[in-house]
Amino acid sequence: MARSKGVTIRDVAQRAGVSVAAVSMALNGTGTLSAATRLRVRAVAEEMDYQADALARGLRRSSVGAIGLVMRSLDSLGEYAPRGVDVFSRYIGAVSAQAMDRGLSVMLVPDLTKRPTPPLALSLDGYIVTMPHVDDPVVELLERREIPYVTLGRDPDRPEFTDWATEDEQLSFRRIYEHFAANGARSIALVRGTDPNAWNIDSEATYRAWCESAGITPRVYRSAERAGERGGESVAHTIVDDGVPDAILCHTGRQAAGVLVGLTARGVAVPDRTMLAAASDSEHTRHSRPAISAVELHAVETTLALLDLLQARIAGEPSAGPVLTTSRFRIRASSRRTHPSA
Amino acid sequence: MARSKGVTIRDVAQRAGVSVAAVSMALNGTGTLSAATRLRVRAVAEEMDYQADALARGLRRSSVGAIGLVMRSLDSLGEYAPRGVDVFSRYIGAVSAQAMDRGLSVMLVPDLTKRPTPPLALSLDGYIVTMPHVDDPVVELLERREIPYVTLGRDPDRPEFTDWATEDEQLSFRRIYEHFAANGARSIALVRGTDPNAWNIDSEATYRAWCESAGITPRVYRSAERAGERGGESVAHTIVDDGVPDAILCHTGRQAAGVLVGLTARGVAVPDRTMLAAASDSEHTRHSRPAISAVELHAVETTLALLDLLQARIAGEPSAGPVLTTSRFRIRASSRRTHPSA
DNA sequence: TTGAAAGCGCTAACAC
DNA sequence: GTGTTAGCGCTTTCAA
Repeated sequence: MARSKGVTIRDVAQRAGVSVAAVSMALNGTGTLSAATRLRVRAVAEEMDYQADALARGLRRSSVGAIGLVMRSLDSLGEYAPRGVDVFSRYIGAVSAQAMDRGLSVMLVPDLTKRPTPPLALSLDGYIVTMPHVDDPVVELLERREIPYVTLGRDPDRPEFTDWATEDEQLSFRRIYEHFAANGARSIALVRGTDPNAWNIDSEATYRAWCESAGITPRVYRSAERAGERGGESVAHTIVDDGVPDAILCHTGRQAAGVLVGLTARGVAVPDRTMLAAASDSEHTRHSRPAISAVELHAVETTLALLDLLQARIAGEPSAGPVLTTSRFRIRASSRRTHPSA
Repeated sequence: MARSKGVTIRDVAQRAGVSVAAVSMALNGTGTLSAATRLRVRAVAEEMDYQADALARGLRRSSVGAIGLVMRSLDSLGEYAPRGVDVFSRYIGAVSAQAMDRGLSVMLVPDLTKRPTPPLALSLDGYIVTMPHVDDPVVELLERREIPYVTLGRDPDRPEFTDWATEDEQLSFRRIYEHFAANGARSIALVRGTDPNAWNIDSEATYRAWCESAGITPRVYRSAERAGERGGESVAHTIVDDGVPDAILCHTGRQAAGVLVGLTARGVAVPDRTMLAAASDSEHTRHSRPAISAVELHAVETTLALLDLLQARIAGEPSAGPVLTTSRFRIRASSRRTHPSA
């Protein structure tokens, strides 16, 4: 409340014997000041440990040096600290760390459209929106308020929007199918999530295209992201009932871990009877028995790209996106066969 | 930049046919307005989708509805997204989620004392500082700027400071020692970290006290937090060289996992030859072979307490701290013996 | 090259 | 009850 607001620009001006305008110019490198005053003012500011008030500055410049991060997957998960799922939180860490390197702070913001709107949310310089939905209200809001944003994963509604980056999931998916095929798989099932984001939509399309080219009949199963391992487990039963395929690819590590449990319960051996893989790595894939092959996401690279895009966007520069980064498919026991062609 | 700043208080005032002051009062429930105008103004504001500018408001009220989270352990780890360590990130998630429920946004702020200071850092309403150090410059800065803060883990320098919460680690530690003792341990070694925070200081004290009361000679080893599993591994060799104790307690899950690797390399069987446990759970403890007994931290409870304390502190109310929450010691294979007294 | 002054959007005294 | 007004700390014309 009645907090000591620290050294203000007036204090510096007074001490340096110049006007506040001069101080502002000196510190921001703007205007036409003599090198002498500029230096003197800077010295005084330094000495007084002056720090410009971000709020006041923001009020004038309408830019505060902070960006927002809104994780749509978490919003729809309904839980912000899911156990064993370190993907999101590592992502938060990665974004914060990278942003800090650029002098940007990161604010984690929940669904912006839910009232009351988090204070400051509308005052941030820009946003990183992860995995936007179809008809995403958050995107719609940012668009309407003309707040710059970039997305992790393309916006499924706007093919013309190019400020996004992602790990090249479609490439990874194809690699996995090929890996399965090389190990003798003739039938492959896909377990996807239900969030209507590009990740789910595009990978199903990739899957169907691949099936078509390989002459395989597609088998697509759905399990809500928030159902986690349980969802995977129950899907496993359905899959077994439908007839065990040669291989199963799950979108998330949690789903895959659940599927593994379900398969095991039904006496289906992995990888001998059917192979298993996940399109995103997590604690679950790394530590299931057998360990589950999975795509290791490299949050850092993608984050760097996103920050570049966002900063360009904020600066009003033309978009250089989209950016696709490559991730690594790590083969583990769940899809490793001693006899390549069974 | 030239962003459409949205609906301002003047727009609302004009439309409602009142002064800006009236609008401010109506929306904030302050002053003496007739119920009629208050309602009318609110209706108009609602209709126009008016949202007060957080910066302008903050400039006047010096409070922005956002708090900072500064994680000293991460600062000293030198890495903001360590792999497999979900404690921190789950903590970030927990804080964000809880804070959001209270209408607070959370900004992850790196070491505040490093220049350049993150914008907004000094304008936040308060701070949660996790695991402050001895002579912690961040604490010192907050103190000097009179910014309210609470800490996760006590401030080792200020016994009189009571605005902190923590899981009752000392209780957990004693439980572990008793568990070891009940399984026949006569000698127990402690592997602690090197960060000079309360967690390290107090647990060593607890250990020594317990040893004294049990008539056991203390054996304390140190491994820097940032050395992770490698550090634990190398400590294991030292421990073996010094003579294998009946049980080993490590502070972190990473250390414990490393120690396990080291012990195994030296042919020391766990839990048969020596038992092992960790004072904080992580992916490493859950999935080592054998799985390592560990204290499961309940971030949510502690976070709730911290937010209560912080909000009281911000409101200028007296401190209700410190708050100790209890965590659960989960016994896993690394300390489970078939013959209780070996 | 510098200073004075307007004003960003809001809150809170103080008039009326 | 309600309106007028003076700032919060800063940036940025515009004069001097």
